[in-house]
Amino acid sequence: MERDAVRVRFAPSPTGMLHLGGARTAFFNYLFARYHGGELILRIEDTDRARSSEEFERLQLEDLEWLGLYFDEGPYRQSERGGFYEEAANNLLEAGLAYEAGDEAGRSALYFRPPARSGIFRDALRGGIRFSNIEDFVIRKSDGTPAYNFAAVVDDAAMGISHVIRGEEHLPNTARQALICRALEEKEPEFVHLGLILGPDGKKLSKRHAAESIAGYRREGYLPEALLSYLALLGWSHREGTEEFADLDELVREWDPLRLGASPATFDPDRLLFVNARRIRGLPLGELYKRLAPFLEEALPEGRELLVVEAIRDEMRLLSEAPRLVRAFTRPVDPSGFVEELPETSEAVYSHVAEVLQDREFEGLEDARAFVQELRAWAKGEGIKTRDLLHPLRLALTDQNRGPEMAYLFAALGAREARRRINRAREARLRA
RNA sequence: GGCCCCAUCGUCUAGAGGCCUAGGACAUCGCCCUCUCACGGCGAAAACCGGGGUUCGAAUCCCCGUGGGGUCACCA
Repeated sequence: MERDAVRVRFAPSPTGMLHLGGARTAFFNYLFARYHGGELILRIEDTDRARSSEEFERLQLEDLEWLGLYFDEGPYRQSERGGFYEEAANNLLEAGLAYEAGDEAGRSALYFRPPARSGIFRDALRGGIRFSNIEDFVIRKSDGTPAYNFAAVVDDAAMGISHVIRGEEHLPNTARQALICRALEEKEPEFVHLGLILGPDGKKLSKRHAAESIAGYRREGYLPEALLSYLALLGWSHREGTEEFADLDELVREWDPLRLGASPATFDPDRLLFVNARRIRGLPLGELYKRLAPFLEEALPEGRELLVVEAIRDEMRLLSEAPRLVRAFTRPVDPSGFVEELPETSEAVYSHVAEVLQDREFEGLEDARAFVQELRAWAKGEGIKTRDLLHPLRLALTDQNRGPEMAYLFAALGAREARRRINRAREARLRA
């Protein structure tokens, strides 16, 4: 292994779902590795037997994969690396820096006695950080498993980790880890503590905050690239002020560690939503349709799927909104709800449009637009206001007051179905 | 409370002593576009936490205060 190779790691513990904070840490480690042409290692910190589960590990890996983050090595599991900790513990024991002691409950654990209780370590974003009054602390629990601060240091050393990039909440741990590292006479990694991500309440983002898990965001219809584009700007800024990134590849090209910040950042759901909507609009139609597939509850009109997708694209902020937006094209219209409010001129509108639709078919959106233009010209000649032309048509075609541009309705529904809906509305109106 | 970190519009941030009358983006409000809701375009309102220094000059450097946060487990 080269001496100055950049090797970083993401070290989650499988005791819950992957959260925004964890995802950002994994993400920045990934970007850092790519930036330096180094390696990213995945290490599962599953020493807490009671709280860890393979299911959580599986789910977290799934989320990481969904985000598009991959690892060059691993996963390693601390539960399978007992030998490393044992050896390191023995070294400390022999050096007289560790001792066993029991507590009131009769449990016996191994404690570390730091040769110095104060000192200083370097954080890449903050400079030297002093610490003092570090007391003896447990490095091997009574059940034989290594304590976090110990296992992390032993593994970082064994894995040749050059940079430890993690959340700021670990700053107090770093003092202890630096002490162990020095006692073990290992090379100290460079520490990079990212500013915390705070919830809307100003407190560290945690399980308390709703919909904070990556899996949750996926279910709600966020795109992984939107999550990444948003997350990238939490604690980092682009040198030229770019605020939106198309995908992970672009981020890899544009990201640099020099512009990391140490200040905490408050998570803003509104902005994430905005970014997601932008990314949805930025997707090619075919790709969008593919991403929509798991969310759609019913088939789109055959042969006109992409037209429907294009029609709803601009007002979709989450993929999960698609089923609702698509309804106008897939469900039959019940005119009874709106016939009462139709203007007098509607009969003329309906009969005329039904007639000209008779032997018409739409070649595409532009053709439908031309058709709508013809209707406008006709209405003008009849002295019918544009609003009284298009609104009744919109109701007849979709049963809704709002929706996409009229031409989309004709193009996506097709002349035959459009005519059918218009005739239904017309009949309902005559009956009323 | 001890120790530690942080501090520019409500939010994310630009700003590395003069380019700052503090820039951009989200959100908010207004106008335009428009059959409608969106999208899009234009515009408005909105910040350097306070006090001391250093300097010819400070949002930028230092100190103190204040505020916010993190952490004080045989959890990671």
